[in-house]
Amino acid sequence: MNDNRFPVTGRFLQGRLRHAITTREAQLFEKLFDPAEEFPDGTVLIKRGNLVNHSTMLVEGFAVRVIEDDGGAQIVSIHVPGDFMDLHAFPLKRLDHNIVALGPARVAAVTHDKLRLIIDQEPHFARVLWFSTLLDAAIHREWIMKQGQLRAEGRAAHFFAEVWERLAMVGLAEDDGFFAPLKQVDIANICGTTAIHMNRVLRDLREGGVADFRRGRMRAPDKKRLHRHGRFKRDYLYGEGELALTGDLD
Amino acid sequence: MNDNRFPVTGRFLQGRLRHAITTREAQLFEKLFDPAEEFPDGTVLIKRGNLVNHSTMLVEGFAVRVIEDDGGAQIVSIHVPGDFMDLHAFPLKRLDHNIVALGPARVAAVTHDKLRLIIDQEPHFARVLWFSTLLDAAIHREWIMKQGQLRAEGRAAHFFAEVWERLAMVGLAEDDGFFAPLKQVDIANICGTTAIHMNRVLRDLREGGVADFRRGRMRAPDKKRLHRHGRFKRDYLYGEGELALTGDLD
DNA sequence: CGTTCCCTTGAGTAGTTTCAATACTTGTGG
DNA sequence: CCACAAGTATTGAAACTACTCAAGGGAACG
Repeated sequence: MNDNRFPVTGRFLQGRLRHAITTREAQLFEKLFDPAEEFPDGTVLIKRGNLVNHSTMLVEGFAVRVIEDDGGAQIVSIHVPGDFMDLHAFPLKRLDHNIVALGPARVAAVTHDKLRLIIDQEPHFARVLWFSTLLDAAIHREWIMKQGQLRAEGRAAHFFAEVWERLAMVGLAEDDGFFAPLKQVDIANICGTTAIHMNRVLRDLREGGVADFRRGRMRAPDKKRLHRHGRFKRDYLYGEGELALTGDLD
Repeated sequence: MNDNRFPVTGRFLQGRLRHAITTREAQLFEKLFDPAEEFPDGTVLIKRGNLVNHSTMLVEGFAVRVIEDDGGAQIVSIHVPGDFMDLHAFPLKRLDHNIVALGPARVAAVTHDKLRLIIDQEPHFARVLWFSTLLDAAIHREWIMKQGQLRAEGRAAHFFAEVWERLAMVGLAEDDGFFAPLKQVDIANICGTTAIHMNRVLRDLREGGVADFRRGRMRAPDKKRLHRHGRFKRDYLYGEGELALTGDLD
């Protein structure tokens, strides 16, 4: 699915919906999108509370969802290429959070008018899109689990394991790790600790031979060990394993 | 909407979808459900990983979603009457978590076959249901925010504020608080701390005049103060405020 | 009226934050 | 090519928050 017939939606189809979509649906879908545009690091792609009439596919790069608060900003999720980042704006109309580019990001928009067409005419594909927004919710739940059950070290390991796995699902992982334009502050924020503490935690992970994170590059010599450290089991990503989609969504 | 024409779905329609639904849609919807059944405390209503062909409305009582893990169980969300608890099982087919009755709970089931009928024939109502599952995701995000930004005392305050507000949306709150069959252990789990620490935190909240929680009954003399303590702003519940649905979903 | 479940308290330890200061990296202009 | 600035990463020490182990108290139920 990731050939040049699907420059915008290729990774989305590859990563999340391998077995669930027909070629006809995929072609209809690809045609809906405007050409991709590039935005620099830190661009607020979607602003909380704004009435939106389109949704955006992350084609290249990374983005985070951020809830602003008196006490600062909290990253509540991260997006990798192939994520239909704010599809949930289609039913919700206004988002409860900002979406911010993490490093330079290429995104492609589709208007809700066009989405409505395919959704009303292709009930099966509509279900696929719904599924995709619920996968985000499943990831949210896992993050809540991670925050409740693990301490800083485990949280960082879990986060690395998740991003690595999600990048692998869209063909962007390396054998021994991955790159993402994350700073220690970001990881600290995501794990609910301070940057200073995260710095020490990352040192421990490095010295313990679990994960070596340095300026955006994460390398882990032993994936199983990383998973054990973060109690990571990939099932909740619905890609493979116990919860995987088998055959058709209907 | 909460009259006796809608014994099963009344609170769902009242709480989450006030302005978004026609009477005709509501009547169609109500008719799909089997009669409600009661289950005792602790019943696992939906089991992780099982292929499910129905979804359930929480008519009376409470329930929690729980992710089991080597290290124990983590509550990742709570449900109040009127929550279409596992509607997300319709697109997902298998859930990544258990749903467990918290106290005695009355629930009504609807098969996915029947749901598919109304969804394929009533695109507007389909959107309403989609919306409803995304509201859960918004609540998940707020929980992630709460875990990342607040310490135990704020987390407890935020949790109380949220449950109070959600109960108010379905007409089940009291003027100065609410009742839910929660134990201190549950609140501790939800807030990601130990029961012992939560016990001390609850004492502090009580002595500080913020919230008096005792055996399932939460009373707060000053709602604003509780909200400030938990940095709670109800917008993310999409009921009223900045993000509220205005008029039609389309 | 005792049993069970739930809540409460104390003391010691581990994990995390805060404040303050120091290095390293990267990009820019001289 | 070097100097400088800005951003990012690192370290130390003290204070605080939360956890663990261990024991005692209170309410509710049969």
